[in-house]
Amino acid sequence: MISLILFNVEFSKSFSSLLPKWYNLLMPSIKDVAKIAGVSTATVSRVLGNNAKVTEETRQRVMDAVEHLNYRPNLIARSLRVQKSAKIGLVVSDIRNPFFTEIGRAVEDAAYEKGYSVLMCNTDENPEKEEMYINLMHDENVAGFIFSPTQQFGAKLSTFDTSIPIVIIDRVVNTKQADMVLLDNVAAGYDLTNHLIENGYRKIAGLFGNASTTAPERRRGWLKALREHQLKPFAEYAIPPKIKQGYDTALALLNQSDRPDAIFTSNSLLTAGALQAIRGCKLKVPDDVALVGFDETTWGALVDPPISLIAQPTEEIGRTATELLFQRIKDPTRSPKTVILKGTLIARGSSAKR
Amino acid sequence: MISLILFNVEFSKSFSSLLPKWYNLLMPSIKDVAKIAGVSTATVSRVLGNNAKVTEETRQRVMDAVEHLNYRPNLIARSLRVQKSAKIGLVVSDIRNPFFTEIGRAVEDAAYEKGYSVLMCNTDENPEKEEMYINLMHDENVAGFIFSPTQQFGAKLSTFDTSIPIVIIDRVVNTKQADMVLLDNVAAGYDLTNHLIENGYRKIAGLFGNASTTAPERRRGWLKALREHQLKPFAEYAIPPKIKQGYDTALALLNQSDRPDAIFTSNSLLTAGALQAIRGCKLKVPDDVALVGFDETTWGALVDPPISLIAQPTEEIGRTATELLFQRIKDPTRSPKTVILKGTLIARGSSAKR
DNA sequence: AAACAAAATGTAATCGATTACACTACCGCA
DNA sequence: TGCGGTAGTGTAATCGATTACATTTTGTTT
Repeated sequence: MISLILFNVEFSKSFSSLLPKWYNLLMPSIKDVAKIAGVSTATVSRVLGNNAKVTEETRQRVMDAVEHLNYRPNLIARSLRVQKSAKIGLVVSDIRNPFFTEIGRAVEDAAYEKGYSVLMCNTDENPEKEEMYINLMHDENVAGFIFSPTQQFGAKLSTFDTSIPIVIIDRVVNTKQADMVLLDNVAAGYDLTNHLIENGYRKIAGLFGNASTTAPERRRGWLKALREHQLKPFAEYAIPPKIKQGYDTALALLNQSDRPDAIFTSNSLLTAGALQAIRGCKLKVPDDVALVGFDETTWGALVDPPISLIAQPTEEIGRTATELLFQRIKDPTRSPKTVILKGTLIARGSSAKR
Repeated sequence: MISLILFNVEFSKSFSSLLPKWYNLLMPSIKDVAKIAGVSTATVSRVLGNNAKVTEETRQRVMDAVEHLNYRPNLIARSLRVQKSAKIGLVVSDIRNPFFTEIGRAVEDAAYEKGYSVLMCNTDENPEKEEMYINLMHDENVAGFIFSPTQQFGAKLSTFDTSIPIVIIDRVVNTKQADMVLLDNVAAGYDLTNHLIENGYRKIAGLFGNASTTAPERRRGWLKALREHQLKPFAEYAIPPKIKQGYDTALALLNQSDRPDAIFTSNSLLTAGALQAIRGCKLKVPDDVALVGFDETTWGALVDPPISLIAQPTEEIGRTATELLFQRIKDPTRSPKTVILKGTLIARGSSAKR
């Protein structure tokens, strides 16, 4: 540290007084390295960019200088020059949704392995925020980003600039420009509903999110299974995918004189809300009402009875998305891929045979 | 879109063939705006930087050009010039820890309001990753960052470069360089333990994380309460703060011939693990063994019986940290503040009076 | 109308890297 | 010896903004 400060007197940089003086009284630049090593900045860059022809001897001199100065290349400057950065974006509705929490972590891990960092953005299913963040992705020169758009935004996504690689996750978007990683939601909804029916439930209500395309698809599977068994939907709601709304809606549902014998929820926040409501009504799961949903969470297996659900391979979704993104960053012309993964039915107590 | 493309023919930018051609065939620069508006780049900058003296008439001409070209200033270039960016970092151990999930969201919200974006980093309590990410904070020219360091790293933090504003959260660090936002952990541990004792529990085991400084402090409070009631710790473990370790340790604990009548856990991951173990042993909460912990989670209130815990004001912690950070960004010389917040005891079924 | 101050705008340096292009030095081969 | 080729290195333009300083325009006062 001390030696670094002493070195500063040699720095070529003029300390423009307009810059806050606390800022980088340190931070040697490539020029300083060049000076110390007795070479040109081009050579330093070549050594560090590991692409090029340099004598072993100069390489060593440069590396010594680098070490001596504790030099680190300025990513901003590099990014400005090459019009790219080692950053990817992750734009999702809410990182607190356990599904996205897991995705976020998987993406960060995969990015880390490639030396990339992750810009995290929560859109709250708000198209305005979505637009703002897409613009930010541009402005930050991200190499690409992973995006889970609302229905409304997805529709107009194709009218946006396509110069940045995008991978869409979780939700279908009608564009041929981007890769996608999706769950087979219709099948998942179908399987989950069939499971309920097989276990003797007949009056099945549905709580569906109204923001993404996943809910309608899961609903399609739900309807299909019901129809195949000559059952009618007992009731259904399209509501904001939040615990609060799940609670309110389920509460109203359960306070009717004619109650459903099972509640199908299209995501884990609604599941949590519904469970709160069931508890609030002092009803028993599954005797009074069964409950099923999506996404494995910390609590899904811990509540009593544990919740039956379709688990999504979150780790795999995150990884796949990141890998597709890197593929596309490498080769932006390769034709878009859609990867569809299968969910896993985890049957537990909340939907036990009646 | 079409008009934008047509405009490209006017761009002053020479399209260096070395850049991938798919990249920014669009993206007008400040020069293009200046040309269209018939002014110099300085004037454009002045209009957009809203700091300066410009005629209303020129302002309008520039704004028209901006709109016409769909111009957005290049943040990278700006960042290079002013040696700062509208980005802050968030460096925590694992975003999947519900505490940090909430913090992350609160920070992102607070940053968003100020027009900042958030770089998210997971360190996994790994000092090497921590160091790497601190360096990244430099390299990305973040305006500052919020950091929850491991014990080991916290110790040497003060030897690091102090040119970037830092706010430490959740964990104590022995430095006078940074602001901190902390919970009164000793009091929290004390209160939680007292609550157990008051409700009739005597053989209280402790499961503590071994990565951060919070666990030892909560343990201090635990010990203090025990001592005041002439109780001895029934057993205690310092383990990695993960569900798996919580499960394993609790399982071993419960399989002993002499079981504790209560388990005190120092964070929600350990709580979840312990609960799994209790379930695995087919024991009843709280009749066979009580369970208490930290951090309100989605599931804490949903399991049966619901978990008694100390809730941290996560929203407030995140907000306060971000605000302190912005204060320090504005005035890097102001002397560091430490904000200590109180947790709230939420007594529920898992520690009911016996 | 002249003189000067104040306001508006332009010119060009700068931030820190990358890289096309130019140049030198040296080698091998005719 | 002379010539072409190649490997190693340096020079300088460039990325897109900001801003000190220079210059021009405008307005005010006598």
